[in-house]
Amino acid sequence: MTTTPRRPTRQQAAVAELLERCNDFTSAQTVHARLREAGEGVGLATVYRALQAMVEAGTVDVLRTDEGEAVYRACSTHHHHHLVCRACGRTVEVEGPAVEAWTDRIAAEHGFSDVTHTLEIFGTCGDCAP
Amino acid sequence: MTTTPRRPTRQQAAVAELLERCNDFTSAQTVHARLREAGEGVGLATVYRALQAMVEAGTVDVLRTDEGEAVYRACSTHHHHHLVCRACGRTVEVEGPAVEAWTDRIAAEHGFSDVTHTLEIFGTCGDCAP
DNA sequence: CTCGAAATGAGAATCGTTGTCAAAAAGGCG
DNA sequence: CGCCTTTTTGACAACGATTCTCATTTCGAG
Repeated sequence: MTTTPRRPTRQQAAVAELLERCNDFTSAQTVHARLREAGEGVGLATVYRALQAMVEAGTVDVLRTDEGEAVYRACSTHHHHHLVCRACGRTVEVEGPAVEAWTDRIAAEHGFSDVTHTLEIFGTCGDCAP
Repeated sequence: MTTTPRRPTRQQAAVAELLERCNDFTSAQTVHARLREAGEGVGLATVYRALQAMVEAGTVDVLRTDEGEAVYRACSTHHHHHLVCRACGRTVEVEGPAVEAWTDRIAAEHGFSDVTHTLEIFGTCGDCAP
């Protein structure tokens, strides 16, 4: 991996800490707004840059909402998927070795190589259920 | 399901036909450009509206590229997933009853209900491999 | 054919995201 | 500690995809 390291700054730390504290997937815009409220002034462009860098470093996961907005979350670094409450946003990291194996097998059967996949599960969590 | 039916028009037919003929996931912008080239003048807004309607009707699948662009494809109506070549875009519909069961079980274990999921597999197909 | 409702198209508006560039801050060094 | 080079920052412009607006056109039931 040729991941060029970044020079540490107050702004990057602020973004990182906010993500650590907030366990839900959060948009760049929201991160920016929260930091502003907290008095931690950070430019919007800088928030985007910090998030990108963290994604490249593998310390943050990204996914896209149905509306196409990118949302970020501090995550463990090994391969995993997410179970997300569509009401409150609570997120659980889950693993599924069987699924990993299945995707690889299916891909191989069709002659595909260099396989990756995306898998997210959405539902209503116990606290939000009626 | 309260899917209000649409009034049939030349433009909608043109969009639908183009998607049928092209087996790959295609962006609204591309659909618009192709129709224009083919002399089938259709407004961009109309292309978006037609695609949305087809998605709601379940005759077209939509997913987001890494860049956040929505791409559409005419698909069978039953639940399935996609194996997509990241080089040429060739797409295969795949089914995985085991995966469906797994996602439901995992979600239930965590107290989640009303579960859905997204799963896409990416790889390099035989024709595009080195 | 006539009429009202629904669909279209051109362009403006919106929204998330990225690019620009001068000013500010970090690290190494004497 | 100051100096210098390099990187990062921030305000704002630019951008691309998508949606909205609204006058005009088309559909199809009567």
